[in-house]
Amino acid sequence: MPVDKGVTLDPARTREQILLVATEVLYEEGLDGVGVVGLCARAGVSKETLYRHFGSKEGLVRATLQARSDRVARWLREAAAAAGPEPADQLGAIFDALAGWYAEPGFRGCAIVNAAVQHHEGAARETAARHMDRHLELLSGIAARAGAAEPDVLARQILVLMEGAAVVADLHGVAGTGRQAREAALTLLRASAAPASGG
Amino acid sequence: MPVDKGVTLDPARTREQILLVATEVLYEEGLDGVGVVGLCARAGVSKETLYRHFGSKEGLVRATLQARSDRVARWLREAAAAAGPEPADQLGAIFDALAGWYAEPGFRGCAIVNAAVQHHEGAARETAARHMDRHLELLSGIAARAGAAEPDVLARQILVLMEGAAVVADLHGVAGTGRQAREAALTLLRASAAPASGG
DNA sequence: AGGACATCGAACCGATCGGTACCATCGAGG
DNA sequence: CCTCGATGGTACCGATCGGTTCGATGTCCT
Repeated sequence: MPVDKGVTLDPARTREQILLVATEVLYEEGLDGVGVVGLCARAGVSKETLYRHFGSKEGLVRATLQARSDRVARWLREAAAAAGPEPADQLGAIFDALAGWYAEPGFRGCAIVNAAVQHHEGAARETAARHMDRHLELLSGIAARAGAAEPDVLARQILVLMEGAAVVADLHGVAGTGRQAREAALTLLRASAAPASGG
Repeated sequence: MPVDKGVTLDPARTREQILLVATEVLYEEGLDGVGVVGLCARAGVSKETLYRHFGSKEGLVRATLQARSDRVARWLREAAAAAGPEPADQLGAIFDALAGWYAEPGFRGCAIVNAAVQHHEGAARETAARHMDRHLELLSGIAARAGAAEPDVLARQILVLMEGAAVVADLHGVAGTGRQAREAALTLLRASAAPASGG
């Protein structure tokens, strides 16, 4: 039956539902691991509805990645802000949040990086680059407030730790990865303020 | 024509040729970015030949990943060995080698990690985990010789830097990534020998 | 009341997928 | 010389892919 009796017709809500399901399924199964038919089935909508809202599978992928980037960036920003004024505390809070994410059942690495790796061409790589820019903005602020000699360099090193930790936690077991990355980040932060010690 | 005139029939060499081409093409285009027909065309063989040698596309993927893991592990081991007896020099040499790789045209991140991310199920993830085990073996030896309090923890932190650097160099631009990761690794190495410096 | 909009379900499209079968043709080894 | 294994080329298979279209049916807004 085309439209169930009693349902409230709400295009915006339909769109959100598709986006919600697609975010989950595309992450679990991979961009090429599920077809449009499967997506529609999981979302409980018809193909025509999906295409009316997103134009193409690529458009849907783009929308999910953009939404996820926004969500993750806000999440880390708030985690840092909630940790008080100390740069080291903020950095620790970021990696605590990440470590909690790694330990979640169903963690499969960073969805945005995964998407970019799966589709070499297309919007995913652009989204991933901008996503890392956002991380760098947050991290270089912390690095600068910590008195790092080169805040941008330190931020980039910590970004490497963040992305690497996600990969290692996903593919080599989560045990300790988040905590170890956290300690490494804090070590780099300390060393940046007081450079040459030995050697 | 079934068999070109003048070619020397050599199954082992045919297999090597397929493996060589597949290693390159699967890395460039992604596991799902090229079909068996395309692989055969690039390798200059027929489908029957490919299937006789590898049984399935999955079997070909497995063979390419295994060969690549062997090659990379040997490459890094030799880079470290060629750097002399000093642990810090060996670690620096590893990251120098990696930095050179990142800068190569056509660098697209670690092929083994990429494969594991693209196919959540299957042999790729197992191969990736064993690949990281090999890295850890090399790194923890260096860490132990450097006098690290916890060599395995330090090795894992450096592994995180290695994997993260590949991701960042691939998706966020290669400029400086290798060098920054190298400095971060050396900083961690120094800090591990002389832990508490500031609070 | 009535028209615009939203939706489902299904049929349909051409293309491509991984994989198999068959055959003509060649080199290699007895 | 003559068989046998390796190979290229081609056709073929069923399944699935992303995407389009159409009609029936319902809600929503005027």
